[in-house]
Amino acid sequence: MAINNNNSDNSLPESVVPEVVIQRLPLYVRVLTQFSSAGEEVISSEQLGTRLQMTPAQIRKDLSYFGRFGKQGRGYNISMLEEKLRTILGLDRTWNAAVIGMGRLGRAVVSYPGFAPEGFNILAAFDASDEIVGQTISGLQVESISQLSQSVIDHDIKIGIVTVPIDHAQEVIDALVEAGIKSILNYAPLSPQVPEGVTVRGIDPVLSLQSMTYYIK
Amino acid sequence: MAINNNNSDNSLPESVVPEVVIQRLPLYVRVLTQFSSAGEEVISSEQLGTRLQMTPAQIRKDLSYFGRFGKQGRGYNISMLEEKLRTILGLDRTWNAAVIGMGRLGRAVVSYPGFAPEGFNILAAFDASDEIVGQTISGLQVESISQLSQSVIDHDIKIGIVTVPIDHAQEVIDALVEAGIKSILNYAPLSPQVPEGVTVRGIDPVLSLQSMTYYIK
DNA sequence: GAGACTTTGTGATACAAAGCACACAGTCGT
DNA sequence: ACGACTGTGTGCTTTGTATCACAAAGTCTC
Repeated sequence: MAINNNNSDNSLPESVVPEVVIQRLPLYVRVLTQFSSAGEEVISSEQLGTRLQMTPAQIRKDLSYFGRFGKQGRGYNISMLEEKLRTILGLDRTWNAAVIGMGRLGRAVVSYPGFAPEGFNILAAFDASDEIVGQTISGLQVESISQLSQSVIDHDIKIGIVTVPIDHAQEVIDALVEAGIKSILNYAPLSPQVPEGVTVRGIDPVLSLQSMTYYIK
Repeated sequence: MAINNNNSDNSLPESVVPEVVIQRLPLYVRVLTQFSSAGEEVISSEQLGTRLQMTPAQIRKDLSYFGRFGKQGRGYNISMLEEKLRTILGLDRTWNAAVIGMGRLGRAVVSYPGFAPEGFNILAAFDASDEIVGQTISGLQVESISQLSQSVIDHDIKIGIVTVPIDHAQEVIDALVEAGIKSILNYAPLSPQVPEGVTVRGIDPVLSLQSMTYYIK
C-alpha cells in the first residue's frame, strides 16, 4: 500500500497524514529526548507505549506514515528517530513568533523561559494601548498593532500568539491572518473564525477544568 | 493530545457519553452565554454550528445524549439550555482548587483572574522550597507539600493544578492522587501516569506550537 | 550458523465518531 | 385554522481511527 510520504513539501493543501497523528509526534519527540539524555540508544514501541500510555501498535502505525525507522528484533535508534521526527515536524530549525496583547497574560508569555530552548523565539510584542506601546518588556520594545504587517515581514515572523482580551481577539486574529500568518496560538477564550490554511491552537485552562468537573461526582 | 484516564464505573447512563462530547459541552456553554448577554433568547443548531465551525447535526447529536432540549421549528431556549448544560457539567456550583508549585508559572496561575468568575476558587498554594513556604502570594499563605493531604480535606479541594518543574511533576501528581484528588490540571511538560478514575488535562503551549510547525511549509 | 527469540511494518478487522436525511413537532403568516 | 416553513431528534450510512495479528527481518546464544 505504502503511499509514498516524502518530506518534500508539495503545495498540495491536504496532507494524507491525519491531524491526530501529527499532534502525537511532539509527544514522541519529547520522550525520545528524555530517553536519549538518560543514555539509552534504542527503544521499542512497547517502551514508548508504556511511557505514553498508548498501545505499541498505534505508535508503529503513526511512524509508518513517514517511513520505516525501526529494526525488527531491536527497536528504534533513539537519536536517529528523534532527528527524523524533528525534521518531519519542522523542528530542525527555529521559528520566530510575535505576541499580541501585553497585559498580564502577554507579559507572562514573553517572559516564559520554555519557548526559546525549543526553538521558538519571540521577536516582537504588540499592544493597542498607547500607555504600553513604546515600553520595553522582557527586552522587547512594544509596538503598535498598526505596525503588525511590517514587523511580520521585518522579523520573518511565522507564528502569532494572541493574548488580548476576548473582545479584541477576533480582530487581532483577522489582522494576523491579513499579515500572512498561518499559525496562531490563541490564549483568548473563544473559538476564532479563520480561513482555510490557517492553523489555530487554543490554550484554555478554564475549558479544561469545565470538562473535568463532569467526572468528579 | 494529553492522555486522560477516566472510568468511574457508575453504570449511570452518563458513563456512556463519549469523552469528546463532554469536552465540547463547555464550548456550547460559552457561546450560549455570549448570545444570552447579547439579548438573544433562542438559538438554532445551525447558528451554534456557524459560530463554532461545526455541523449542526453534530451539535444536535451531542445534546441528544442528555435529553431533548429544543423545540422543532424554533430552536433552543438559550438560558434554559445553558442552565441544563451547566448542571450536566457540574458548573452549577463552585469548585475548590490547589496550586502546587509557586515558581513563576504558579504565581501567574494563582493571580489569573479568569478562574474565579467561572466558579473555580484557588484556596491553597504549595511549594517544596523552604524559601517560599510561609510567604503570602496573591492572598494565599504558601504551605509545604507535606501539608497537602490535610489541606485537601480542610478546604474541600477537588482539583489540583500542577505548576512544578518537570522533574518533580510525577511525584507531585502521585501525592495529589494519594490525597484523593480525582481531577488534575497539569502545566508540566510530561504525560503523567495516573491510576484509573483520575482525570488529567495538560496545558502545554510548546506541544501546540510543535504540532503547528508541521503545517507551515 | 542454526534455531529460539524479539520486534517491526502492515493488511485486515473492529470500533468510534461524524454526517446525512427525513419523519415529525412546532411556528408563523394570512 | 390551515398550509407553508422551520428546525429538532434520530436511525442509518459513511468516514476515520485504533487495534489485532502475523509474516518478515533482524538479533542473540551456543
